[in-house]
Amino acid sequence: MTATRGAARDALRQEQIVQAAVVLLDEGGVENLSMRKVGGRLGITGAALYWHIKSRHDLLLLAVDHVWAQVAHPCLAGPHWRPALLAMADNVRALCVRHPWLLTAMAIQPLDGPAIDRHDRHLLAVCEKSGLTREDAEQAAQSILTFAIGSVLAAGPGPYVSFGLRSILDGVETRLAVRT
Amino acid sequence: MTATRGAARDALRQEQIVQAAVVLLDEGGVENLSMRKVGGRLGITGAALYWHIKSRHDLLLLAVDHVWAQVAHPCLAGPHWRPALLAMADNVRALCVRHPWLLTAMAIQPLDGPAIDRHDRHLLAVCEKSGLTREDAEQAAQSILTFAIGSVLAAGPGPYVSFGLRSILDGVETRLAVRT
DNA sequence: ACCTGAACACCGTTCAAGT
DNA sequence: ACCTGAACACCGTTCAAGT
Repeated sequence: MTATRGAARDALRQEQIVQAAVVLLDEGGVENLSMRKVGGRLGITGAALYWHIKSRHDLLLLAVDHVWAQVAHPCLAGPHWRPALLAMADNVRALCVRHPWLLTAMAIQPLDGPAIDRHDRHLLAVCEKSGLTREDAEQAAQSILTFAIGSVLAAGPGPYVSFGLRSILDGVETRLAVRT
Repeated sequence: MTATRGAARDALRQEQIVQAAVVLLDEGGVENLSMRKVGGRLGITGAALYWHIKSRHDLLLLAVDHVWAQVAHPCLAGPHWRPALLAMADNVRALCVRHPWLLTAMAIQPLDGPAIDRHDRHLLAVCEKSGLTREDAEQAAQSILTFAIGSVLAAGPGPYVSFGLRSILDGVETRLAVRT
């Protein structure tokens, strides 16, 4: 089947392009990402990229999902949901600090992509494991993600991170106490 | 004194420029802000702007502070700190929703400017009025701002906003209970 | 003091044309 | 299928020159 072989080759090429984009983004932020520079890193023209990728905007989204895939998912088996949630919040924070352009990209448009979906579902699963109802778990998961991302945007690390995060986790526990 | 009159005229011109920039930003986001377009709105060349403004990047920061000055500061006199904090968080949220490019600009570089400083100090004052120590008040203020901004970035409105925010305010109250 | 015009080194994107 | 080259309509910024 030359069709699938061709598609596979194209996917490979696309990943090379996305990797080159990530390098440029890490070096100089969103404004450093240009089609001609990405092409230059692969020995081709900037215009040639349009065979594999729809637009610069699309390439940026692909790069976001690519680095988001690197964030670790803590094991679901363990009995301690609270440290697991803290770890996930910290992993997101660390990712955003390592790739500051992530925030810029996320501010342009709401996040979307397979790796992000996977992470969202995992976070929700951990919240549900604590015993919360589905609705409460969704609110908790969103709150944790919101705070993790906001904490990178609004200011430096600082001790307030633990204050806000601890408060949210305490909120989860009071919610649990009410139900039982 | 022609010197001060000249400076005053220049400040006026600068405000016109910033206002034109805000219009363009509201219309089409950060990528719609170009020197030539701003100049066009005022009947001058794009290059002419450089007499009044240092760079496009600087103009963006000026625009951020300009809209930030519009957020209302709830009265400090009232006895209820909790609704005051909720109101401030909501005002910030509303501002970021009204000017979506604010998030993009804020993600590029940490906020700075007189209007933002004024807002930060007011938020801190409300937190201190609750009876928290200076250090705890700073953590609470940062947490509230973080959550307000993050909630716009991470997702739509949704009920989780009240969940996270309520948890943080509950955290303030438990902190107060411990001290007394 | 304040602005123009031209210039420089860039952009994203399209598209015919090559192989 | 995959890429080049040229082209188009844009950019930010500088700077001499005008008034």
